[in-house]
Amino acid sequence: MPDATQPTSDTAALIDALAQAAFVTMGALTRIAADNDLSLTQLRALAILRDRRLRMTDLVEYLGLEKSTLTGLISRAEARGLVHRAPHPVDRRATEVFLSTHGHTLAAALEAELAASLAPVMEKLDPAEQHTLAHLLAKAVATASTRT
Amino acid sequence: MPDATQPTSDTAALIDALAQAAFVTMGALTRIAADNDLSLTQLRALAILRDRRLRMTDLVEYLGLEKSTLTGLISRAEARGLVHRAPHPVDRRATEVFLSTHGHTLAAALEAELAASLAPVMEKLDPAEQHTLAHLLAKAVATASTRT
DNA sequence: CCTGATAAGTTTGTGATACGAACCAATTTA
DNA sequence: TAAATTGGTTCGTATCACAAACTTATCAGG
Repeated sequence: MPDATQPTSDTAALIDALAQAAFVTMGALTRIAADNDLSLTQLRALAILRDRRLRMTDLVEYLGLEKSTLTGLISRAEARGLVHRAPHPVDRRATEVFLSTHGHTLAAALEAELAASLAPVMEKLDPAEQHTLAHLLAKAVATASTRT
Repeated sequence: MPDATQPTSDTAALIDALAQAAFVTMGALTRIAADNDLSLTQLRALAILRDRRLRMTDLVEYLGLEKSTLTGLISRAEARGLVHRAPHPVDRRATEVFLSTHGHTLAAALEAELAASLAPVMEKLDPAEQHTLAHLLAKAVATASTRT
């Protein structure tokens, strides 16, 4: 609100489009999660941990949750054999979390389900457009820190 | 995932990019929701209803939830004055849901917060790229039926 | 070295989510 | 018009998510 109109109206349109896309994706993900006896949040955690090994605090940042919430979430996931906890090599206060073999397997299956679910959406774009879209999304999201 | 499924392998990359973008957006949305004393799901419902008047069943489809879950969700939102319920004009079994004035106001505020939160992400693309991305996302998501 | 001040995680308690199963009422099918 | 089917709600149970209080560690400053 301090600086107005700075974001070209294109930015507003982009935010809206991105939100719409995210909402559609969330709908699909919510269904997929439920089908696999997971909550959307748990699915998100698995996806995020798929190519990362994070400290609890960092995962909290990715998910947008409170620390206390994550404790229970990870405890349940660990009890189900989806993730492991390990003490941080340097900071003895910290705990690192990462996927188990089982977790990786499940994550891969979930991705396949998502791909199947979003196929009808993707088909609306020709190969060239798909390529461009993937490129732009990747560029925008690369190490994106949204913070507050 | 080197091998291609049915479509081009670009599709896999696109699914991944879209998922990444959705995860980043969800992180921001989760924080925004919590800051406004809403759950992510409730925020999603508000956003979806912003430009639509839907029957419970249709909203269930958008959100990817079970009907019984939505009943409670909408009841609480209604109790807070965010949405209204009204009998469907034709089908007497059905109930339509739509935002109240208060709900619209809140939804607008939430969008502003999202825009602020995603600004750093958007800034990684130049205006032309932003325009292209918005266009492609809009095209892909237009009346998207993800279904299972 | 100590002594706060901070940071990382966990525990606890409470309300909100989300599912499935059972149920009622209205609509559709046969 | 009887038999499905559909649209929503209610109920019971497990998970989710927050805030507040607490335990260890790490980090400053003197």
